[in-house]
Amino acid sequence: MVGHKIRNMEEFSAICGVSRPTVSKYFNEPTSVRASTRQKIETALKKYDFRPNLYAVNQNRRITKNIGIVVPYVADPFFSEVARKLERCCIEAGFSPSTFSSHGSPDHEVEILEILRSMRPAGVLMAPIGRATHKKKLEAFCKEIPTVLVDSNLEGIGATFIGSNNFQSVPLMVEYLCRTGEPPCFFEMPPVNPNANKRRAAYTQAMEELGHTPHIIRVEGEDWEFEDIGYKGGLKLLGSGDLPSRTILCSNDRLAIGLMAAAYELEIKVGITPDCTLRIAGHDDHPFARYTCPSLTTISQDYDAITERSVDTLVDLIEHGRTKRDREATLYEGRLIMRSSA
Amino acid sequence: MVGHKIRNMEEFSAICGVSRPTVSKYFNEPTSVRASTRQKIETALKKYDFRPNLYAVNQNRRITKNIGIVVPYVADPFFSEVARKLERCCIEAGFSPSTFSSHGSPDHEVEILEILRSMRPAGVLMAPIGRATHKKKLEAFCKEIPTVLVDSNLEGIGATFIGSNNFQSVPLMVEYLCRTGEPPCFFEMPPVNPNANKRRAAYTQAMEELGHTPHIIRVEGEDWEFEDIGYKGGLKLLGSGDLPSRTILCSNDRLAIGLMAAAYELEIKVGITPDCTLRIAGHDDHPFARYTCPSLTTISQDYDAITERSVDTLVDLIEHGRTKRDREATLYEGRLIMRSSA
DNA sequence: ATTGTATTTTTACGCGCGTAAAATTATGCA
DNA sequence: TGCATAATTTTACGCGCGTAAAAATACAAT
Repeated sequence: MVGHKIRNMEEFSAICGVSRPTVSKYFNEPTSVRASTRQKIETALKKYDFRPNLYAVNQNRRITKNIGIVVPYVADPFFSEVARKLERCCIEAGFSPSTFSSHGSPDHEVEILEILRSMRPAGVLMAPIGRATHKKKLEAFCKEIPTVLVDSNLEGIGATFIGSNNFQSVPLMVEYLCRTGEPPCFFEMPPVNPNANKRRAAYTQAMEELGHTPHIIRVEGEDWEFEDIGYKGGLKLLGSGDLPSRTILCSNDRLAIGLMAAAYELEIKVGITPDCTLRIAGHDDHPFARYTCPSLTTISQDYDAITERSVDTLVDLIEHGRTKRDREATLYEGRLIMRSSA
Repeated sequence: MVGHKIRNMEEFSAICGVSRPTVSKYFNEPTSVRASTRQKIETALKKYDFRPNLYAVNQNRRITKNIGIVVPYVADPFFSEVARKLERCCIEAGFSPSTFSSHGSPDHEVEILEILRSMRPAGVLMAPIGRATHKKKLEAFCKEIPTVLVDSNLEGIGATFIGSNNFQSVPLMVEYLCRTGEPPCFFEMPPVNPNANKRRAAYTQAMEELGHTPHIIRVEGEDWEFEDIGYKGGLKLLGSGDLPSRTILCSNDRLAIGLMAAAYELEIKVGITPDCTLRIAGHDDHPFARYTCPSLTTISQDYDAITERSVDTLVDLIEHGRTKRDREATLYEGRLIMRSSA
């Protein structure tokens, strides 16, 4: 790392003693140049640390090596975890990820699509906001750039979808709750995305199959402040006295966290020990679910499988064009995580 | 939005009926072209939605309009919130933010610096990992690219630093806790960054000034899994019986969340009501601090002031060169948030 | 109408690199 | 050693745009 700054590849190639296009080849694929040539370049590289100009590279390549990652709300630890894993997979596959958060705003989501378009990414991994997503614009975007939808499925949009099988995970939880106590009612998040509706439907179906009457509790609220929605809805529900069941299944963990805060404030003891009068279960295995009081019984989504498969599928799409199984969603099963709350 | 796709600015300018450089001027500053010319361009823009090639633009501009944002751990809601606010401020200032998370890994942090270098950003907003940060490399980076440090100060590195004044916020909490009950002991996070040490020092100083003996409890753990560290350390501490005080001040909220989970498991009731035997306080006003059981008394950092000032300072640095007040840190005061835990 | 000045537009060039095609060098085999 | 063929390197060109300098135009004052 000595000597003066290298201005460009021309200058660097002169130092190496090879032609510029050869250096260019090296940076695209080091093994594509002769071993002796590679040696020269790498020796010079140790001494001068040169990196090709990112913009010049991307301007001239047919397609860039960028992958866009979009999550609906990065302040939600579930999605920050998903984003982190997606990023790592992209890097391992030799791509440069750029992560964006829609911050729960459909307008901002559209802006991100515009930014992405100007980035000309090789492909995009998209966890859409859901119901409020501007579907026309997303659809147009997906026609232009290979896009894999993650977590939240929008029928017919994107090359394919990869997520969790709510119709497996929710019944798993329902069965467990029914087996170990009073059949649950369902505390439902605002239907911001298709998962909300699928989980409700899965709950209803599972309850009926077990011969129980389903009870849905719909909470008010429009945005992504699920803890707040769960908390306020919980205060109202638990305070009213007309609770259909002493077991509550929440459609996600963040809602459950809010609900538990409400129960605590109303001095209702939550858990499975004999002194408890309420059981609460969640869905997603939120990173903090382990640290709620009591710790939250929930469903763990298969983060690793989902993220790895998403990237694999997208890379396949990028490198070999249309995937064989067009728009055939891949769904992974959830695992029951038994803790103390239910 | 009709007609065929526009390939480049040349083609677009032909449609507008003006020369390409004029269109270029327009995109850099719409008001810099004659009103009648602007009209022509904007009419065409409505019809054909053309956007200049991002890479060609950035290759040729003296400096780009990009701002890099680096946070140590985006899965930490505190930082995802900071990142979100920083992003918004950058956009408002007319720049394009790119956000990266070091994921708690110093090596990854260095990789991000490399990526940033190749992005040639106009400036960088950096919340470093802290103690483990590769300081030599960061220092070299800051010499090359205008960089403002945020949240965690590394003496002498970067153009300036903007964060919270721990020597105001911690004494504020200590004073409150002493006034309303038993003087607190200090449950300390692993010293991953300078804030950890400053908060400890501020605690000791405040206790001594009030005539109390400080008690530091150092918890084991190296990484950013603060909840886990707080939980495990809490189980050990609370189980041992030799607690120096029934009031515990944690050096951050995530640690407090873990500690509260441990207390709950050991059936120790936390809070300020008469039936409680332990008080716990945090620091940062973590987005979920409102929803712990009981809700967490803590210090709220002035997110808005910190993020706005950071971006203002950086933009000033970018546009007018060296700032007047070189390396003079700007510290904002914290607010006491009284809830139920202490 | 004429001239001078300020503003806007156009001409002309180069940024740093990818890449096809041409030229060169290395390798295998008789 | 000589020749065919494969592998590698070099030549030559263009990508889409920013920008300085030159040319053209608008505008104001005589």
